[in-house]
Amino acid sequence: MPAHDRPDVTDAELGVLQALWDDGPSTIRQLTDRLYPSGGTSHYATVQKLLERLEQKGCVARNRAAMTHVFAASVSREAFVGDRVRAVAERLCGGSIAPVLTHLLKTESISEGDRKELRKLLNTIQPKMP
Amino acid sequence: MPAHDRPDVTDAELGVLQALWDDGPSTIRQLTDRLYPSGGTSHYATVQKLLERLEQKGCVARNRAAMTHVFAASVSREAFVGDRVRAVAERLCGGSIAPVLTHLLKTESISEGDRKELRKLLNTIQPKMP
DNA sequence: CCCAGGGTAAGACAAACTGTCTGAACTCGC
DNA sequence: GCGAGTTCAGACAGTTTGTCTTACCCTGGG
Repeated sequence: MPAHDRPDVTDAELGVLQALWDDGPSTIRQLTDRLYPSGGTSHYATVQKLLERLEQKGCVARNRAAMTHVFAASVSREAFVGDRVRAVAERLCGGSIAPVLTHLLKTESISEGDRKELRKLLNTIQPKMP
Repeated sequence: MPAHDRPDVTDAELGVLQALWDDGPSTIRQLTDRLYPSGGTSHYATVQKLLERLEQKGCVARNRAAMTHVFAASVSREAFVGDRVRAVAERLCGGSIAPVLTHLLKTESISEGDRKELRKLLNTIQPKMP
């Protein structure tokens, strides 16, 4: 299953994506006002270019119906973070992420509630991969 | 604990790091022979430059005792992967990695043995952070 | 009608990054 | 002292990244 052919995004692109996650579908104008308050025409163009690149990367969908296009994130925050973490694990240790999980559990402090949740997930039967 | 001030590494740098992880401390010559078999003087210089950058990034330690320096990874594979995953989670969702763990557990298939290990880790009392 | 204000599209641009490569100086054993 | 092997310093082209400019296209109000 081709899950993570979605490339990484740059810092500025991430800013736009975060804004879309927070505010929902928006126009360039709305995004510009949020990301560059008191920003001029050039910042508007910057956001425009960032959205164009995000669209090519498959992270943003553009609705061309109206004259003024409306942009929306085409991937949820959680899925994106998950894919990105998986990509890092893939690149660095060849896909076996169990050691990574172990390391994270050892070094991160996790609340009791979250631990409970994780325990529950671990106890569910894992669907077999073909 | 200033854990993750270690920056990311590029693809070529990662190749060198992997070689160091696999083979242990090595000289430039050994690394060049491994990474660029039948490589000439220029590849030697390439490895040299990559090691220099890795040293600056704090990923590689150089032993200058002998005339021919010996290089070693200054971070274990597991710690590096962990730090990198943590950095990604930090950048993308502000440090709370529990949702990431949840997502990974949900979407990745993990062997029963590994699940057992993770369960055990989850059951140990978490040391309180100051 | 026309034209001003907002929108899109296309691309130029400098700065930084990446991988590669060149040249000079330096050290050792013979 | 020579030559092979090493370190050091930096040049270099190709790509990426964030910014910005320009030209063009709609649409609504006078």
